[in-house]
Amino acid sequence: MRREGLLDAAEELLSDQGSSALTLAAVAERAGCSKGGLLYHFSSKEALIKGMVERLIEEFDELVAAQGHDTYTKNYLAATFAAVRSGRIRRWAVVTGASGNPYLLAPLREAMARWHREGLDGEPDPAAAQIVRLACEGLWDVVSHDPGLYDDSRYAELERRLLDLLSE
Amino acid sequence: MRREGLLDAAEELLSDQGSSALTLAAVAERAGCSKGGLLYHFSSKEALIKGMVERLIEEFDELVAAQGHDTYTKNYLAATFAAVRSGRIRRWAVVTGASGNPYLLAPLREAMARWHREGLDGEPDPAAAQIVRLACEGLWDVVSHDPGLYDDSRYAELERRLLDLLSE
DNA sequence: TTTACTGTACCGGCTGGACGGTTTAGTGGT
DNA sequence: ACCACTAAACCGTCCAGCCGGTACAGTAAA
Repeated sequence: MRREGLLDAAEELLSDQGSSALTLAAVAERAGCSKGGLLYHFSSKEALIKGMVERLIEEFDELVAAQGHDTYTKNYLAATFAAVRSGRIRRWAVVTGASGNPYLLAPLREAMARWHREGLDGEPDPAAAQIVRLACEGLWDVVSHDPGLYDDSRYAELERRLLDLLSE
Repeated sequence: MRREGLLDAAEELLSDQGSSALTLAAVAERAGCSKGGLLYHFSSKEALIKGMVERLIEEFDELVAAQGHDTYTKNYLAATFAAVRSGRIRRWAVVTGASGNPYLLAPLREAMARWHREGLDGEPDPAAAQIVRLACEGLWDVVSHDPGLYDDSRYAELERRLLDLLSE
């Protein structure tokens, strides 16, 4: 699917060179196609960014749903660590791409509200769950800016401690 | 000081209208001065953004240093809640402004590495301190996107629980 | 105490270039 | 014949940075 390749190219461009490098010509070149080809799939730059945002949210929701724990927070925790450890941290990049138009950020705001509210009051210890979710959020942020901050053993300990918080 | 007013105007523009609204003309107009006047204080757009980033980091470091606790993490926690509760959450806005050039983000990356490393191994429970700092980071993020997510009592409980984590 | 000069703080019009988007003409697989 | 593009020219808009001014405060010799 060429569409996916174009979204990939746009994300790579964003994380390598920053949001001002996201031009239609650059995305097309990186994806190995022409500007016309890009505009065939995404009729405007806005549509391209919207596509990135939607894919990001969908993929993460799927990853959360694919975990097999008994609470949303535990699934969210596992999904976050899976994503962060895999190294494909496009969240930050996509967000910077969308930061030009508040309108494009709306789905992301909505998703974030959901991620931090969903099933919170049904958990054994809502405050602990809240802290764990916030720490996951922080991890996304920190790792995006400084990928080398934590090594595998740190990740493992961190995940264990966060899981402990949810079962005390 | 006109300089500060220009930085304020730039930040306001970023958080109200997104990063693409950050043009020299718009900043000047919002600050009530001319484009020439703006370029007198900041010789380029890059310099303006650099100014915002630097002020952000300095102010937060000062806020941390002004707290009177016995560990860095506790000071960091108190500073975060003070900033977040005051409603002046410019961090996200400034970052989106700088996201055009990776070069402009460098000081922020450096600061973030510092905030998440400083005195960590000297704390009674480094893993707990790490979690608290990550949760603070997450709080910045979440509150920037969804300011109405938490009310005062939630903040109070959250801060108490995070403080508890540091003294068990 | 007038004059001449210097530096600071600012104004606002202009321009060159980049970028988003359109169009047109054409290609190759199915 | 249609889909999924390619290639390239082109247009209008927007914006950063430049530049030639202006106003004013100090200062210091004559």
